[in-house]
Amino acid sequence: MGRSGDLPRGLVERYKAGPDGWPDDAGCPVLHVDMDAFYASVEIRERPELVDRPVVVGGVGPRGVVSSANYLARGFGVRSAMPTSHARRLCPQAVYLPPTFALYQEVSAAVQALFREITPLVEPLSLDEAFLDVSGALRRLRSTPAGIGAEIRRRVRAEQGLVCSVGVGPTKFVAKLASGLAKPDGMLVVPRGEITAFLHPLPVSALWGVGKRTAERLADVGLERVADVAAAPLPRLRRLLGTAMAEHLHALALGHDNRAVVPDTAEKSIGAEETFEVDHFDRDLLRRELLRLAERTAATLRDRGLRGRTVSIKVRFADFTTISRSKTLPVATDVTQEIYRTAAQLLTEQTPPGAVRLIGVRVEQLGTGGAEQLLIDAPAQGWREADQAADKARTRFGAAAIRPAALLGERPGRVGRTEPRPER
DNA sequence: TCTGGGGTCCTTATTCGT
DNA sequence: TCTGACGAATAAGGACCC
Repeated sequence: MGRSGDLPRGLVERYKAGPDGWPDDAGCPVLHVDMDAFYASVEIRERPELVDRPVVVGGVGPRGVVSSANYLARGFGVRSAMPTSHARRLCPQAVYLPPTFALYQEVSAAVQALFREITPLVEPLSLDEAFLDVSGALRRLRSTPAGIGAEIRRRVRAEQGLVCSVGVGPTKFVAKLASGLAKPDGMLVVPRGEITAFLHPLPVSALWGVGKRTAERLADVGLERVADVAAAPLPRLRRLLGTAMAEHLHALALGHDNRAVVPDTAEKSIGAEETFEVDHFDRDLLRRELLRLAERTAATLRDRGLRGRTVSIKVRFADFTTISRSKTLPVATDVTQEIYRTAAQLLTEQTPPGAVRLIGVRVEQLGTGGAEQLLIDAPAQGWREADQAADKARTRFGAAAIRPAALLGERPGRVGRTEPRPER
């Protein structure tokens, strides 16, 4: 979705609290809570000496990109997804930090636990944002959606020392847009009766699913605002964008969005990928990297009690063209060796030669492993037991304790390597 | 400016069985 | 026996989101 920076700020005032309190939130059961500059804010919380400095979190290598920047850094034009090299030119005085995901996961879990004290209907979208359906909590808490939103903001600040913004609306889509426009450190309430008045002046990039390409296509035929998409005949949109996209965007533009807030959605794929600091031709090196990535992917699968049937690899060449190759196995697996063997075969037999900048492994068609598979799958059982023993050792002695012999040599340089955190 | 890593969803083409 | 229609599964690529 388009960044909130390009949305008309003047529209925002009427959805903020005025002298008479918040706008009418009677038909607004959905809250979208979004942490402000989450990774950067967590890092600053850990190191108070950074409070008055521009802080940028992201890949610190030559090919890294920005994941998060605090508002001081944004003042210099630094934005997320921007190459770190570009950010360094815009703001050389900023502190540049590699991400520490384990820490963000911890903080995220604490914030989500706070949400669940309010309602069990919490749908996390990522580490730093979530939808809440508070319709069932209003009576118990003797409050209103806006009241709950304000209370969440107060508690997140008091208990976690972090700032978040909240959107309150009749649908998920409206609530999400509202939180984006409320930033930083704000809250917006969009009444049910004002959905289209709120949506229609916005640029098409505000629609969920419209990125750079789709915005260009729409602009080519003169559709620039949400109102234009709402007014466009559906058959015309279908020809332009395909059936699913057209119907989805048209519905959103008209304010129709009946998607429920759904906690606990199952994962569909798990994978790992890495961009090298320099491009590599050497197939042996690429295979060793595949083994490392297969190891990580399989460990995640086992950690979550999942197995998958389809193994795919992704290869990005120096010119940024990206291919994927996949193979579906007869039986779902969580075994490192099986995933690696399949991935290596796809690389060897189906990938053209060339300079490679990124390689990745992913496992799809996930399910929880059933008992019947153990019978068909006896040879894999030995490998699985070896994996489980290695998982245990890693849990006790750290990730470096156990690794396949093939990985004991030099590691190729990679982007965004996480350095050890200094002792506190 | 030169493009990360984790994912989701959609479209199109091909293959296979009935 | 040959042919075609059709649906499901598989495979590849692309856009998008945070």
